[in-house]
Amino acid sequence: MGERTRKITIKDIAAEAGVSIALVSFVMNGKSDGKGGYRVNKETAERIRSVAERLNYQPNDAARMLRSGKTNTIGVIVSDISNKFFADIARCIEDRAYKHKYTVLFGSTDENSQKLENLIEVFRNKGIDGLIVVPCEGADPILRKLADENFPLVLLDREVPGADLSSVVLNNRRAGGQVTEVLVKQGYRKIEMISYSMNLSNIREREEGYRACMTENGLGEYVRIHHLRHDRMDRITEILRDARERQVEAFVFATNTLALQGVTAIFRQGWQIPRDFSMVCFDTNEAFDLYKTAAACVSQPIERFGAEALDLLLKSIEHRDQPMACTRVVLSPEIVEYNKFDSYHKN
Amino acid sequence: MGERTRKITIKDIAAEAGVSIALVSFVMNGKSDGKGGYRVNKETAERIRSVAERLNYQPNDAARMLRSGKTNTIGVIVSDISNKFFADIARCIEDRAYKHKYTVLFGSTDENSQKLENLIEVFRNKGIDGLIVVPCEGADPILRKLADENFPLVLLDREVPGADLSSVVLNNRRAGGQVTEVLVKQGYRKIEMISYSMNLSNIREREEGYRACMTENGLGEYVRIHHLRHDRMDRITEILRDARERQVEAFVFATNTLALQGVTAIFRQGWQIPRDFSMVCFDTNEAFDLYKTAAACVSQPIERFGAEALDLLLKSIEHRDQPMACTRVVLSPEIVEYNKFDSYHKN
DNA sequence: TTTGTTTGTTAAAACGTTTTAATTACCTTT
DNA sequence: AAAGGTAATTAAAACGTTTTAACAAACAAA
Repeated sequence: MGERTRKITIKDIAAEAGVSIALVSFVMNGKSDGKGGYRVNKETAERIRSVAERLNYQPNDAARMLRSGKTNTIGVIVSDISNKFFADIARCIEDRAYKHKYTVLFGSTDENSQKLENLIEVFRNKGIDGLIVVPCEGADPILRKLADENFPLVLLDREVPGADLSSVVLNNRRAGGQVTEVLVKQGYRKIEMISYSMNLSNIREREEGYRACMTENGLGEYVRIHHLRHDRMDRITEILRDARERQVEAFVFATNTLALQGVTAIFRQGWQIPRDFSMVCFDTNEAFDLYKTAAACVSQPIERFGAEALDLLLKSIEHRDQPMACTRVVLSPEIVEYNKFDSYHKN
Repeated sequence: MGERTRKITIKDIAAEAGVSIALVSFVMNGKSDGKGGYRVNKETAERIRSVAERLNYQPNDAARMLRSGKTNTIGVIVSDISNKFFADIARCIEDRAYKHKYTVLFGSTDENSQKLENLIEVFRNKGIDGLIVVPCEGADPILRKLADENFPLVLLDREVPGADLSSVVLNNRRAGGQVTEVLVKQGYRKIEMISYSMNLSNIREREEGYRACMTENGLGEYVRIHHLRHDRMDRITEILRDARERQVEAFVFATNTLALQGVTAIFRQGWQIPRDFSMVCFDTNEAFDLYKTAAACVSQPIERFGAEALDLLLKSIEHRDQPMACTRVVLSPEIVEYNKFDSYHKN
């Protein structure tokens, strides 16, 4: 036991097959046929392939990277990888990347641009070929610099306004409108929004959607958006208490985290849903799914987020030399209305 | 725009500081002082350091790896990274690893040993220094081989019985017993368990705990464990229906996923909790937290899982030459009893 | 025969580090 | 003055690839 068996290298194969290492390299990279431009005798190629197979040759990625600069690794930086929404997307990207023989490096910014910068530095030292980023506040200059270097980059979930960057986002404006509309249709009028004070494109657009829907339905006078700092979530109780006094009927929560905080606070006060408040929110979670707490949720197309982002990135990596075309993919939200069907809970 | 600026190498620094590259290497690796055994003039070292700082030198990991074999990268393979429990642990590991200047590669097996094998191969080609694994069924031979090579390895959440491998696990037997006991204390007698048919150490021990608790409380006659295949979760409805006919009073769910499936099925039948059934389970989730669905949950010390596993792995990497000592860390569960306090829901 | 083309192959450089062994310069001690 | 020791430095090899440029052999065209 404990024998550390030396790894098989290209040299071993060359020796075994009685050819030069160059030939082995050509064959192993599939450059022997077609576009590569190298010409290798068919039989020789076959022999090399079989020897490699037999010895279970595994290329040394470090050497390959050092020489060619290509690592077949990409980075994915989100706000918090333990957040279900991002974890699900990450999983999709990982699976899809794997099929393309890419490995994925994950990182979380915690909405902190300094962390983002550090992560990018670390990842770049690792030699990643490209990057998928959920930009946090203050990410603009960091990402712009990256783009200026022509570094393959795709934004996810949020955008950096004014910068010419590829991105995959939800139609947040529409989603915000549609989900608000569910409440309006149910007859609620005094509907307010609970949102983040962070300046993020997706949040801002969700607010826009809410506002537009309210105005279109003649409820402009009730429009009110509460902005919470994410490090002062406790303030939500205060807001809710005040809202109840003002006879607010329903809430639109700008994110799932916010909704969860809100509902927890509501329950702590001894209030019930929808007896005392009604609500809609973004994304689903086990609690809302199971108990139909929310009147409706915005369901985001997770797999498409992952797939589109990865495909965009790979394309961008492939064409690193060209002047870089920016594609903007806008996905459509789906509204899941829980109250449409009879709830199995008697509230 | 678009200027790809060449990366600063050790050579540039050497030239700028007027020294050899070896000296730069010594200094950059902190081998210039203390245990490294190299001697570098203090002033020279300082000069090199300042030049490196000024030029913003970033070492090329590929080169470093190729030469030294060390990558400062570890792999973490779980069953499903989008599962909240694993996502949380992953996050802890990532954060902690980052502080030690390690990067983490994540992968999911989906409880498939073939995938595990593939992932390990890919990760090893990337040159990871060590591996943290949540072993799936059939992982034994794969992991044993790894251990035979003296490859730094730490098992997480589950163990491989009979193999001398380091691991960090919950005291699942105790947890299973304690959580069952909550139901017993509340007066339930006909308590059954819903579990997986997969042969995993943690599951088996949870069952053991349940069984022991029942027997100790003179309820041995009621012991019954239902085994579900995870690709046939739909069978749970059938089991529940049958259980209701047999007047089963409460369930112990062996995992959170199982509990979620179970409760969903229960609600679909129009039954309520705890009116028709009571239940306890492992781990928490938003639904159970918010609505106190479960009478109690086993709360696992997520951060300690991550921290202990990483520390064990790093230690093991550090002492790769030594014959490898196996440490087994067994963490204590915490039982969260929801019904202890007045629920704010009138059930 | 010479010249040119195609096909198959290879030697050797390069990538940016780490690390060994050698070298220099400067002190001590005899 | 010679010998030995220590401190500071460096040249050069090695890691395993990819890729360029050169070469040889075989054949075709002149």
